[in-house]
Amino acid sequence: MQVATWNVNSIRTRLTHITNWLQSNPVDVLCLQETKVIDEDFPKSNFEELGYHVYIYGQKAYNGVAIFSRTPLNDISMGFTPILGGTIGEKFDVQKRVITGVVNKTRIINLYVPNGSEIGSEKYEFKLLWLEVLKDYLKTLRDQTSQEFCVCGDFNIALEDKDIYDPKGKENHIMSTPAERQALQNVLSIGLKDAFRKFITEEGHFSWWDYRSAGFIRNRGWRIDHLYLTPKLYEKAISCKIDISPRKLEKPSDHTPVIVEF
Amino acid sequence: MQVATWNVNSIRTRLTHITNWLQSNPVDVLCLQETKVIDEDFPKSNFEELGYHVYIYGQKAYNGVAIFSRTPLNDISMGFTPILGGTIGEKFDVQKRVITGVVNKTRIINLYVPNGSEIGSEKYEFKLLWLEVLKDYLKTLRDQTSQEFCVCGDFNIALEDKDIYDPKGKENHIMSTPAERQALQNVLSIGLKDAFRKFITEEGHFSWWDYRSAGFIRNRGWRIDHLYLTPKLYEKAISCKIDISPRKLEKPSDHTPVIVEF
DNA sequence: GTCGGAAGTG
DNA sequence: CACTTCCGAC
Repeated sequence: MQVATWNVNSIRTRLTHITNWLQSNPVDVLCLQETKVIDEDFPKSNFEELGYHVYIYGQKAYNGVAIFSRTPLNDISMGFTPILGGTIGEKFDVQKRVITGVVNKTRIINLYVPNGSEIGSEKYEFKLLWLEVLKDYLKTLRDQTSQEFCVCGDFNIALEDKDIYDPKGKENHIMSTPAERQALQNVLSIGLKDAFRKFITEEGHFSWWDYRSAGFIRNRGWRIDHLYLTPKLYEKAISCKIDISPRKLEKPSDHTPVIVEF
Repeated sequence: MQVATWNVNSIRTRLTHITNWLQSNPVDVLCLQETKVIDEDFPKSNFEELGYHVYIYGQKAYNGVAIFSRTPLNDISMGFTPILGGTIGEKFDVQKRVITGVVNKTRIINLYVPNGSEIGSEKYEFKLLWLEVLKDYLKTLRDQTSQEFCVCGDFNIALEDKDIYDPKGKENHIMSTPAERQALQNVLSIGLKDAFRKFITEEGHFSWWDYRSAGFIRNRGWRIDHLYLTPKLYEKAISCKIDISPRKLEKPSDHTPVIVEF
């Protein structure tokens, strides 16, 4: 089974990129972030025609996540609220960043972690808080079920220096501050391991390049799109790859897909 | 000598269209309207590299005119104020619609006549007033000098029924009302003749097609971009042509160039 | 309806 | 640099 994650930066603008990619890469599950469209306007049929069931959780202009799956998903839920209950959603589910569903006893959890804007800003604090809530969410979900998890998405965090093209120059940069890394490590402490690092340990592999200052052609990249697996699934993983080819197309997303097979 | 006029509807969006066109059509003078950019951001060097001297009179987002010339222009001025003096500019030069300069003893006057929006509206009245001021401007300029004039630009007026694809359906339409036609005839009465009509008298030749409802592919056009010449220059004119090819490109301006040779 | 630019976010 | 919405223009 293959699961891919891809921040597409607008499903509508990237429509042909995504359908073309799926035809060459008929993954079982595709998790998308930054769809940037309300559910009513989501171009579902384009993907249904390719044989996918489409699950969406979108909003106007910002954020928005979706899961496409060749077989129907079970136990679908959107946002933190269905799992955590209470009023947590009033603060955290206004932004549509979380969608989950189960296929083959494996729970797919698709995330779009807040970007954080600038260190110390309100958005930065929100990102750190959001990651705390995420840990609760994952822990609760894991305790409730005996499912294996594939937690994937755009984390907007490079966990290690080798995940950044110029770590020295990025020591106090958004997406690589100690606080962000610690917050993500704390999430992973519930029992999640990075599928990519099972196979590739060296530096210089990236999933995102800034549109600005020719980030891609100078390979000034970051590895911030991740697939994290619970132990049994991690053991079963047989490959994890970044496909940089969509980033080379005309009008690309700034992110490129990452695919795990298990 | 060849002089062309072209409402480009944003110099920045049309940059490659214009440079490509100039390479195939190395006219001596190109008059542009609706450049839609402040002078600071005008992409001058792209045209200087092609051997043109660039004279610009722009504003933010709307209007804006420019003249490119293979040889330097003399006696350049922008707006009505330098010629008419007084406070006329407070009302009329806020919108950047007039630029002029002299080459080979011929004065090029490049105009972007107000569109007029809807009949009877404030903008419609402004258009009619603007044309009265234009007449004063041209008369004053002509009395001051012994130059021949080439008065060109987007006039937003189709002078005759045969300049419209469907004159019957446009009897009370902006750009062809009797008042607009009369106002333009009044301007021309100072001694200006339509270069295009020296060569082509039949109907069905257009320089503008509405973006809406597939105006171009259905050839629902208007001839509203004109080159008017004073008598001696008119006698010397050897051709005047509309080049519809740029209108066929991807993301075209809604107008296409008109070229006179004398 | 179909453009273009502006402002805000990433 | 590239998205979005909003708005003005035509």
